[in-house]
Amino acid sequence: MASDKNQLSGNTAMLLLQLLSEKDMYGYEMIETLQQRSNDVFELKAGTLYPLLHGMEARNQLISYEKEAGGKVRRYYRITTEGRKELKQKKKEWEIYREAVAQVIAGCDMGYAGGICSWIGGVGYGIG
Amino acid sequence: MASDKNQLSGNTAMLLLQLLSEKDMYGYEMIETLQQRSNDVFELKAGTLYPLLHGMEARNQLISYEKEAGGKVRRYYRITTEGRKELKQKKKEWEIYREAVAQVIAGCDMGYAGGICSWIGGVGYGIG
DNA sequence: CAATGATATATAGATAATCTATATATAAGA
DNA sequence: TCTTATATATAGATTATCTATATATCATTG
Repeated sequence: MASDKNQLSGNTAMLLLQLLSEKDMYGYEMIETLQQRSNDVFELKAGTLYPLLHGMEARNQLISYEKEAGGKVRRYYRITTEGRKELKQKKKEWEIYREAVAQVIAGCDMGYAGGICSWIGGVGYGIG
Repeated sequence: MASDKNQLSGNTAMLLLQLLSEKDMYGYEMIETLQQRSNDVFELKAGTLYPLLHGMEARNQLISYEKEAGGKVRRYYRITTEGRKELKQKKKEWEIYREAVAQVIAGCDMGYAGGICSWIGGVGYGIG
């Protein structure tokens, strides 16, 4: 059975870039921030995050540096100009996708037949 | 390079169930309808669609039947009660996901510092 | 009439994103 | 001391979608 739990479905990079566009963060902090801001919808796994960060760094969207905080050395990430460009692009794509889904779902659910719907009725009977 | 073109990112089943909740359709018709309704954002590939339909039929979310139309035999799909239940669930999950992304993106973009944002400033400088 | 492109369905294999599992290390708390 | 939380990392499995390929009919066009 497909668990359906926790799919970040392709937008993880955008969300991370968004966080880093606000302030420098270390990995674990990103996981927690995403979880908090999304009311526990996003539970990004460490095994997903770190390879992603490494890839983004390799593509010059981020740089990283070590910093000690509370006796513990943490690896902080900072977004680059390239990363901000990428974020802007990803946000645009997300809007387009979101709108497209809305268009499909709006479909013919409204109480009249018109607009993109050229047929009349058709909703109702189920079999199963 | 990741083409970034055409990712339906996990919601294809929901979109197909939505279409079929409005009227019975054959496969190719679903591809065209999705493309039209989404203004060319969704270009679902046949190689993605048919295995998906077969799986949904196996899970009793759809039934299929052959029908001749214009001298051509087409395989039509009809949503079942189970399928409508699944659609309702998927729509709910989509809303939750969409909201969560909005929460993260809203972040601290607004012109004031408050709400979920406890820090001041932080947006601006890039490196790269 | 033959070639081409659109329609229509189908399967196999490749690719990409995420997850699980595992490993390591430090700090805090019981 | 043992356990849990913090913190980073990699390998391998899973899942979704894509590309490529196959087949067949119909419409168009040269």
